[in-house]
Amino acid sequence: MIAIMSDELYLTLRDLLRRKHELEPGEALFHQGDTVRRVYFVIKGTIHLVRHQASGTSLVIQRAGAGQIIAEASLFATKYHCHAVAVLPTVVWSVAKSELLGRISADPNIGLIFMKTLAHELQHSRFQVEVLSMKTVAARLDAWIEWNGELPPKGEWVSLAAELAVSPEALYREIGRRRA
Amino acid sequence: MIAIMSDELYLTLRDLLRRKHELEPGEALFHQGDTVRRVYFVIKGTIHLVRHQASGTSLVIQRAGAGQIIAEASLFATKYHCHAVAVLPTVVWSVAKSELLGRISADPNIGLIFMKTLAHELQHSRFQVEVLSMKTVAARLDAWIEWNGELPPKGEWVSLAAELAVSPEALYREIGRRRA
DNA sequence: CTTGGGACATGATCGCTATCATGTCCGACG
DNA sequence: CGTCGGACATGATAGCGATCATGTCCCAAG
Repeated sequence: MIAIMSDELYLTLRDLLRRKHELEPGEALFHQGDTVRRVYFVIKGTIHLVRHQASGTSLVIQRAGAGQIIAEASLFATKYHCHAVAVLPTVVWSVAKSELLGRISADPNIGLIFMKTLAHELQHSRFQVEVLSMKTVAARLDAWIEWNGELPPKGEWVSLAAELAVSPEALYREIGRRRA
Repeated sequence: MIAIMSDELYLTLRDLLRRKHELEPGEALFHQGDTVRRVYFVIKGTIHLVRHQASGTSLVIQRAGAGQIIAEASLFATKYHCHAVAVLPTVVWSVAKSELLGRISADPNIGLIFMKTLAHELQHSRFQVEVLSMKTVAARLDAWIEWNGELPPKGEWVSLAAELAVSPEALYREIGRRRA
Protein backbone atom coordinates (compact mmCIF):
# COMPACT_ATOMS: atom_id res chain seq x y z
CA MET A 1 0.00 0.00 0.00
CA ILE A 2 1.57 3.24 -1.13
CA ALA A 3 0.79 6.60 0.36
CA ILE A 4 -1.05 7.92 -2.66
CA MET A 5 -3.56 5.08 -2.49
CA SER A 6 -5.59 7.20 -0.11
CA ASP A 7 -5.23 10.26 -2.28
CA GLU A 8 -8.56 11.87 -3.20
CA LEU A 9 -7.57 12.40 -6.80
CA TYR A 10 -6.27 8.86 -7.14
CA LEU A 11 -9.46 7.41 -5.72
CA THR A 12 -11.45 9.41 -8.21
CA LEU A 13 -9.38 8.42 -11.19
CA ARG A 14 -8.56 4.81 -10.41
CA ASP A 15 -11.36 3.32 -12.54
CA LEU A 16 -10.19 5.37 -15.47
CA LEU A 17 -6.53 4.42 -15.21
CA ARG A 18 -6.51 1.50 -17.56
CA ARG A 19 -3.01 1.44 -18.93
CA LYS A 20 0.14 0.82 -16.94
CA HIS A 21 3.59 2.00 -17.99
CA GLU A 22 6.85 0.98 -16.38
CA LEU A 23 9.95 3.01 -17.06
CA GLU A 24 13.62 2.54 -16.38
CA PRO A 25 15.78 5.52 -15.41
CA GLY A 26 16.46 7.56 -18.52
CA GLU A 27 13.52 6.14 -20.43
CA ALA A 28 11.11 8.63 -21.99
CA LEU A 29 7.35 8.64 -21.58
CA PHE A 30 6.71 11.14 -24.35
CA HIS A 31 8.59 13.73 -26.37
CA GLN A 32 8.30 17.40 -27.13
CA GLY A 33 6.07 17.79 -30.18
CA ASP A 34 4.15 14.53 -29.68
CA THR A 35 0.39 14.77 -29.92
CA VAL A 36 -1.29 14.60 -26.52
CA ARG A 37 -3.46 11.48 -26.45
CA ARG A 38 -3.19 10.30 -22.87
CA VAL A 39 -2.82 11.85 -19.44
CA TYR A 40 -0.37 10.26 -16.99
CA PHE A 41 -0.44 9.78 -13.26
CA VAL A 42 2.69 8.85 -11.31
CA ILE A 43 2.27 5.94 -8.89
CA LYS A 44 5.89 5.33 -8.00
CA GLY A 45 9.24 6.89 -8.86
CA THR A 46 9.88 10.28 -10.45
CA ILE A 47 9.37 11.79 -13.88
CA HIS A 48 11.12 14.97 -14.99
CA LEU A 49 9.54 17.21 -17.55
CA VAL A 50 12.38 18.65 -19.54
CA ARG A 51 12.43 21.32 -22.15
CA HIS A 52 15.33 21.31 -24.55
CA GLN A 53 16.38 24.75 -25.43
CA ALA A 54 17.44 26.25 -28.70
CA SER A 55 20.76 27.03 -27.05
CA GLY A 56 21.36 23.32 -26.50
CA THR A 57 20.98 23.36 -22.73
CA SER A 58 17.98 21.81 -21.05
CA LEU A 59 15.60 23.06 -18.43
CA VAL A 60 13.60 20.97 -15.96
CA ILE A 61 10.03 22.24 -15.80
CA GLN A 62 8.44 19.84 -13.36
CA ARG A 63 9.60 17.02 -11.14
CA ALA A 64 6.60 14.76 -10.74
CA GLY A 65 6.62 12.27 -7.89
CA ALA A 66 4.10 9.69 -6.67
CA GLY A 67 0.55 11.05 -6.62
CA GLN A 68 1.15 13.74 -9.20
CA ILE A 69 -0.28 14.23 -12.64
CA ILE A 70 2.28 14.79 -15.35
CA ALA A 71 1.95 18.06 -17.25
CA GLU A 72 -1.54 19.01 -16.15
CA ALA A 73 -1.50 21.75 -18.77
CA SER A 74 -1.26 19.10 -21.50
CA LEU A 75 -4.93 18.31 -20.85
CA PHE A 76 -5.63 21.59 -22.62
CA ALA A 77 -3.01 21.37 -25.33
CA THR A 78 -2.79 19.37 -28.52
CA LYS A 79 0.97 18.80 -28.43
CA TYR A 80 3.49 18.41 -25.63
CA HIS A 81 5.93 21.24 -25.30
CA CYS A 82 8.43 19.22 -23.30
CA HIS A 83 9.85 15.73 -22.87
CA ALA A 84 8.94 13.43 -19.99
CA VAL A 85 11.81 11.29 -18.73
CA ALA A 86 12.01 8.90 -15.78
CA VAL A 87 14.87 9.57 -13.35
CA LEU A 88 14.14 6.52 -11.20
CA PRO A 89 12.46 3.19 -11.89
CA THR A 90 8.96 4.55 -12.31
CA VAL A 91 5.39 3.34 -12.63
CA VAL A 92 2.69 5.50 -14.17
CA TRP A 93 -0.86 4.78 -15.22
CA SER A 94 -2.71 6.67 -17.90
CA VAL A 95 -6.14 7.66 -19.19
CA ALA A 96 -7.11 8.68 -22.69
CA LYS A 97 -7.32 12.45 -22.70
CA SER A 98 -10.70 12.43 -24.46
CA GLU A 99 -12.12 9.97 -21.94
CA LEU A 100 -10.99 12.08 -19.03
CA LEU A 101 -12.40 15.27 -20.52
CA GLY A 102 -15.66 13.45 -21.22
CA ARG A 103 -15.90 12.25 -17.65
CA ILE A 104 -15.31 15.73 -16.31
CA SER A 105 -18.08 17.08 -18.52
CA ALA A 106 -20.42 14.33 -17.39
CA ASP A 107 -19.63 14.63 -13.70
CA PRO A 108 -18.72 18.09 -12.39
CA ASN A 109 -17.58 16.50 -9.17
CA ILE A 110 -14.54 15.10 -10.90
CA GLY A 111 -13.74 18.56 -12.17
CA LEU A 112 -14.00 19.95 -8.66
CA ILE A 113 -11.64 17.34 -7.30
CA PHE A 114 -9.21 18.13 -10.09
CA MET A 115 -9.47 21.82 -9.33
CA LYS A 116 -8.90 21.18 -5.67
CA THR A 117 -5.78 19.19 -6.41
CA LEU A 118 -4.48 21.83 -8.78
CA ALA A 119 -5.23 24.59 -6.29
CA HIS A 120 -3.28 22.82 -3.58
CA GLU A 121 -0.32 22.13 -5.81
CA LEU A 122 -0.36 25.74 -6.87
CA GLN A 123 -0.39 26.84 -3.26
CA HIS A 124 2.59 24.62 -2.56
CA SER A 125 4.47 25.77 -5.63
CA ARG A 126 3.88 29.43 -4.77
CA PHE A 127 5.17 28.82 -1.30
CA GLN A 128 8.22 27.21 -2.82
CA VAL A 129 8.79 30.34 -4.90
CA GLU A 130 8.65 32.51 -1.82
CA VAL A 131 11.10 30.27 0.00
CA LEU A 132 13.56 30.31 -2.88
CA SER A 133 13.43 34.07 -3.19
CA MET A 134 14.89 34.28 0.32
CA LYS A 135 18.62 34.61 0.18
CA THR A 136 19.95 32.96 3.32
CA VAL A 137 19.71 29.36 4.46
CA ALA A 138 18.43 30.59 7.83
CA ALA A 139 15.51 32.46 6.26
CA ARG A 140 14.57 29.55 3.99
CA LEU A 141 14.68 27.10 6.86
CA ASP A 142 12.59 29.42 9.03
CA ALA A 143 9.94 29.68 6.34
CA TRP A 144 9.94 25.95 5.74
CA ILE A 145 9.58 25.16 9.42
CA GLU A 146 6.84 27.72 9.85
CA TRP A 147 4.92 26.13 6.99
CA ASN A 148 5.56 22.52 7.84
CA GLY A 149 5.55 22.73 11.60
CA GLU A 150 8.91 21.29 12.49
CA LEU A 151 12.26 20.09 11.28
CA PRO A 152 12.08 16.64 9.67
CA PRO A 153 13.97 13.80 11.37
CA LYS A 154 17.53 12.95 10.47
CA GLY A 155 17.68 10.95 7.30
CA GLU A 156 15.53 13.44 5.42
CA TRP A 157 17.89 16.38 5.62
CA VAL A 158 19.50 15.72 2.30
CA SER A 159 16.19 15.93 0.48
CA LEU A 160 15.20 18.95 2.55
CA ALA A 161 18.38 20.64 1.36
CA ALA A 162 17.37 19.87 -2.22
CA GLU A 163 13.91 21.30 -1.64
CA LEU A 164 15.42 24.47 -0.19
CA ALA A 165 17.93 24.55 -3.06
CA VAL A 166 20.95 24.76 -0.76
CA SER A 167 23.87 22.40 -0.30
CA PRO A 168 23.51 19.74 2.40
CA GLU A 169 26.57 21.18 4.16
CA ALA A 170 24.98 24.61 4.41
CA LEU A 171 21.86 23.06 5.89
CA TYR A 172 23.83 21.00 8.43
CA ARG A 173 25.66 24.09 9.55
CA GLU A 174 22.44 26.03 9.99
CA ILE A 175 20.81 23.22 11.96
CA GLY A 176 23.93 22.88 14.08
CA ARG A 177 23.95 26.61 14.77
CA ARG A 178 20.41 26.38 16.11
CA ARG A 179 21.28 23.67 18.55
CA ALA A 180 23.80 25.95 20.20
CA MET B 1 -9.76 48.59 -21.46
CA ILE B 2 -7.37 46.59 -19.34
CA ALA B 3 -5.44 43.61 -20.56
CA ILE B 4 -7.38 41.07 -18.55
CA MET B 5 -10.64 42.10 -20.20
CA SER B 6 -9.86 39.57 -22.92
CA ASP B 7 -8.91 36.92 -20.41
CA GLU B 8 -10.83 33.65 -20.87
CA LEU B 9 -11.44 33.23 -17.17
CA TYR B 10 -12.58 36.81 -16.79
CA LEU B 11 -15.01 36.48 -19.69
CA THR B 12 -16.45 33.39 -18.09
CA LEU B 13 -16.87 34.90 -14.68
CA ARG B 14 -17.89 38.44 -15.50
CA ASP B 15 -21.66 37.86 -15.08
CA LEU B 16 -21.02 36.38 -11.67
CA LEU B 17 -18.82 39.17 -10.41
CA ARG B 18 -21.46 41.26 -8.73
CA ARG B 19 -19.61 43.01 -5.95
CA LYS B 20 -16.83 45.52 -6.39
CA HIS B 21 -14.22 46.27 -3.73
CA GLU B 22 -11.74 49.11 -3.84
CA LEU B 23 -8.74 49.02 -1.56
CA GLU B 24 -6.09 51.50 -0.56
CA PRO B 25 -2.50 50.36 -0.05
CA GLY B 26 -2.31 48.59 3.28
CA GLU B 27 -6.02 47.90 3.45
CA ALA B 28 -7.07 44.29 4.10
CA LEU B 29 -9.56 42.30 2.05
CA PHE B 30 -9.89 39.49 4.56
CA HIS B 31 -8.06 38.08 7.55
CA GLN B 32 -6.62 34.78 8.61
CA GLY B 33 -9.37 32.79 10.33
CA ASP B 34 -12.27 34.55 8.58
CA THR B 35 -14.91 32.27 7.13
CA VAL B 36 -14.66 31.98 3.35
CA ARG B 37 -17.86 33.40 1.87
CA ARG B 38 -16.70 35.03 -1.32
CA VAL B 39 -14.07 34.44 -3.95
CA TYR B 40 -12.09 37.42 -5.24
CA PHE B 41 -10.72 38.31 -8.64
CA VAL B 42 -8.13 41.08 -9.07
CA ILE B 43 -8.93 43.60 -11.80
CA LYS B 44 -6.29 46.19 -11.05
CA GLY B 45 -3.46 46.59 -8.57
CA THR B 46 -1.87 43.92 -6.40
CA ILE B 47 -2.94 41.90 -3.39
CA HIS B 48 -0.48 40.06 -1.18
CA LEU B 49 -1.50 36.97 0.69
CA VAL B 50 0.40 37.05 3.94
CA ARG B 51 0.72 34.49 6.64
CA HIS B 52 1.72 35.75 10.06
CA GLN B 53 3.96 33.34 11.79
CA ALA B 54 4.08 32.26 15.37
CA SER B 55 7.59 33.68 15.51
CA GLY B 56 6.24 37.14 14.75
CA THR B 57 7.64 37.44 11.27
CA SER B 58 5.42 37.28 8.21
CA LEU B 59 5.58 35.32 4.99
CA VAL B 60 4.12 36.31 1.64
CA ILE B 61 2.35 33.33 0.08
CA GLN B 62 1.00 34.81 -3.12
CA ARG B 63 1.31 38.09 -4.99
CA ALA B 64 -1.88 38.38 -6.99
CA GLY B 65 -1.95 40.86 -9.85
CA ALA B 66 -4.60 41.81 -12.43
CA GLY B 67 -6.34 38.76 -13.86
CA GLN B 68 -5.62 36.49 -10.94
CA ILE B 69 -7.91 34.82 -8.48
CA ILE B 70 -7.00 35.35 -4.85
CA ALA B 71 -6.31 32.21 -2.87
CA GLU B 72 -7.79 29.68 -5.26
CA ALA B 73 -7.45 27.07 -2.54
CA SER B 74 -9.94 29.00 -0.42
CA LEU B 75 -12.69 27.76 -2.74
CA PHE B 76 -12.21 24.41 -1.05
CA ALA B 77 -11.67 25.63 2.50
CA THR B 78 -14.03 26.95 5.14
CA LYS B 79 -11.63 29.46 6.65
CA TYR B 80 -8.80 31.54 5.26
CA HIS B 81 -5.39 30.58 6.49
CA CYS B 82 -3.79 33.89 5.55
CA HIS B 83 -4.47 37.61 5.31
CA ALA B 84 -5.09 39.44 2.04
CA VAL B 85 -3.68 42.95 1.91
CA ALA B 86 -3.50 45.47 -0.93
CA VAL B 87 -0.03 46.80 -1.70
CA LEU B 88 -1.23 49.25 -4.36
CA PRO B 89 -4.54 50.99 -4.98
CA THR B 90 -6.47 47.90 -6.00
CA VAL B 91 -9.81 46.91 -7.48
CA VAL B 92 -11.23 43.43 -7.02
CA TRP B 93 -14.63 41.94 -7.81
CA SER B 94 -16.10 39.00 -6.00
CA VAL B 95 -18.57 36.13 -6.27
CA ALA B 96 -20.27 34.27 -3.46
CA LYS B 97 -18.38 31.03 -3.02
CA SER B 98 -21.58 28.98 -3.00
CA GLU B 99 -22.80 30.60 -6.19
CA LEU B 100 -19.53 29.88 -7.97
CA LEU B 101 -19.48 26.26 -6.83
CA GLY B 102 -23.10 25.93 -7.94
CA ARG B 103 -22.30 27.29 -11.37
CA ILE B 104 -19.40 24.93 -11.80
CA SER B 105 -21.62 21.98 -10.92
CA ALA B 106 -24.26 23.15 -13.34
CA ASP B 107 -21.88 23.87 -16.19
CA PRO B 108 -18.77 21.66 -16.46
CA ASN B 109 -17.38 24.07 -19.00
CA ILE B 110 -16.77 26.62 -16.30
CA GLY B 111 -14.91 24.01 -14.34
CA LEU B 112 -12.74 23.22 -17.33
CA ILE B 113 -11.86 26.86 -17.85
CA PHE B 114 -10.97 27.12 -14.18
CA MET B 115 -8.82 24.02 -14.45
CA LYS B 116 -7.10 25.39 -17.50
CA THR B 117 -6.29 28.62 -15.72
CA LEU B 118 -5.03 26.78 -12.66
CA ALA B 119 -2.94 24.45 -14.81
CA HIS B 120 -1.29 27.38 -16.55
CA GLU B 121 -0.57 29.22 -13.35
CA LEU B 122 0.86 26.04 -11.93
CA GLN B 123 3.07 25.63 -14.96
CA HIS B 124 4.31 29.18 -14.54
CA SER B 125 4.89 28.80 -10.83
CA ARG B 126 6.82 25.57 -11.33
CA PHE B 127 8.97 27.26 -13.91
CA GLN B 128 9.59 30.04 -11.41
CA VAL B 129 10.75 27.45 -8.88
CA GLU B 130 13.22 26.03 -11.38
CA VAL B 131 14.54 29.48 -12.20
CA LEU B 132 15.03 30.35 -8.56
CA SER B 133 16.85 27.12 -7.82
CA MET B 134 19.55 28.24 -10.24
CA LYS B 135 22.32 29.99 -8.42
CA THR B 136 23.76 32.55 -10.82
CA VAL B 137 22.14 35.55 -12.43
CA ALA B 138 23.38 34.32 -15.81
CA ALA B 139 21.62 30.96 -15.47
CA ARG B 140 18.38 32.53 -14.29
CA LEU B 141 18.39 35.03 -17.11
CA ASP B 142 19.12 32.29 -19.65
CA ALA B 143 16.18 30.25 -18.41
CA TRP B 144 13.89 33.27 -18.40
CA ILE B 145 14.83 34.25 -21.93
CA GLU B 146 14.46 30.70 -23.16
CA TRP B 147 10.96 30.57 -21.70
CA ASN B 148 9.83 34.03 -22.67
CA GLY B 149 11.61 34.38 -25.98
CA GLU B 150 13.60 37.53 -25.47
CA LEU B 151 14.80 40.17 -23.08
CA PRO B 152 12.07 42.69 -22.20
CA PRO B 153 12.62 46.32 -23.23
CA LYS B 154 14.29 48.81 -20.94
CA GLY B 155 11.91 50.10 -18.33
CA GLU B 156 10.92 46.58 -17.29
CA TRP B 157 14.30 45.45 -16.06
CA VAL B 158 13.64 46.38 -12.49
CA SER B 159 10.58 44.17 -12.31
CA LEU B 160 12.43 41.43 -14.17
CA ALA B 161 15.11 41.59 -11.49
CA ALA B 162 12.39 41.17 -8.88
CA GLU B 163 10.95 38.18 -10.73
CA LEU B 164 14.40 36.59 -10.91
CA ALA B 165 14.96 37.47 -7.26
CA VAL B 166 18.25 39.24 -7.93
CA SER B 167 19.26 42.83 -7.34
CA PRO B 168 18.74 45.24 -10.25
CA GLU B 169 22.48 45.96 -10.28
CA ALA B 170 23.33 42.32 -10.76
CA LEU B 171 20.89 42.11 -13.64
CA TYR B 172 22.29 45.26 -15.29
CA ARG B 173 25.77 43.84 -15.08
CA GLU B 174 24.71 40.56 -16.62
CA ILE B 175 22.87 42.30 -19.45
CA GLY B 176 25.86 44.56 -20.01
CA ARG B 177 28.21 41.59 -20.11
CA ARG B 178 26.12 40.07 -22.90
CA ARG B 179 26.33 43.14 -25.03
CA ALA B 180 30.10 42.80 -25.10
C1' DC C 1 32.97 -8.91 14.09
C1' DT C 2 34.30 -6.60 10.17
C1' DT C 3 33.39 -3.99 6.41
C1' DG C 4 31.12 -0.75 3.51
C1' DG C 5 28.03 2.84 2.43
C1' DG C 6 25.22 6.77 3.44
C1' DA C 7 24.14 10.59 6.14
C1' DC C 8 25.80 13.82 9.37
C1' DA C 9 29.43 17.18 10.57
C1' DT C 10 32.96 20.75 10.11
C1' DG C 11 37.07 23.31 8.36
C1' DA C 12 39.24 26.12 4.42
C1' DT C 13 39.03 28.44 0.24
C1' DC C 14 36.89 30.73 -3.63
C1' DG C 15 33.40 32.91 -6.37
C1' DC C 16 29.21 35.29 -6.83
C1' DT C 17 25.92 38.52 -5.44
C1' DA C 18 24.10 42.08 -2.17
C1' DT C 19 24.88 46.43 -0.84
C1' DC C 20 26.44 51.07 -0.85
C1' DA C 21 28.19 54.81 -3.38
C1' DT C 22 28.39 57.58 -7.32
C1' DG C 23 27.31 58.99 -11.71
C1' DT C 24 24.86 59.29 -16.36
C1' DC C 25 20.88 59.44 -19.23
C1' DC C 26 16.35 60.74 -20.44
C1' DG C 27 11.59 61.96 -20.25
C1' DA C 28 7.98 64.73 -17.68
C1' DC C 29 6.59 68.93 -16.12
C1' DG C 30 6.27 73.78 -14.90
C1' DC D 1 14.96 75.65 -20.47
C1' DG D 2 15.93 74.00 -15.96
C1' DT D 3 15.09 70.64 -12.66
C1' DC D 4 13.48 66.58 -10.82
C1' DG D 5 12.86 61.67 -10.49
C1' DG D 6 13.43 57.04 -12.08
C1' DA D 7 15.93 53.71 -14.46
C1' DC D 8 20.28 52.41 -16.21
C1' DA D 9 25.20 51.77 -15.21
C1' DT D 10 29.51 50.68 -12.79
C1' DG D 11 33.08 50.49 -9.07
C1' DA D 12 34.43 48.77 -4.27
C1' DT D 13 33.66 46.01 -0.36
C1' DA D 14 31.90 42.45 2.43
C1' DG D 15 29.13 38.43 3.39
C1' DC D 16 27.26 34.07 2.35
C1' DG D 17 27.09 29.70 0.39
C1' DA D 18 29.25 26.22 -3.00
C1' DT D 19 32.69 23.21 -3.19
C1' DC D 20 36.34 20.19 -1.76
C1' DA D 21 38.48 17.75 1.81
C1' DT D 22 38.35 15.06 5.89
C1' DG D 23 36.34 12.71 9.50
C1' DT D 24 32.66 10.53 12.56
C1' DC D 25 28.59 7.88 13.37
C1' DC D 26 25.47 4.21 12.60
C1' DC D 27 23.16 0.60 10.43
C1' DA D 28 23.10 -3.45 7.64
C1' DA D 29 25.16 -7.16 5.06
C1' DG D 30 28.23 -10.86 5.06
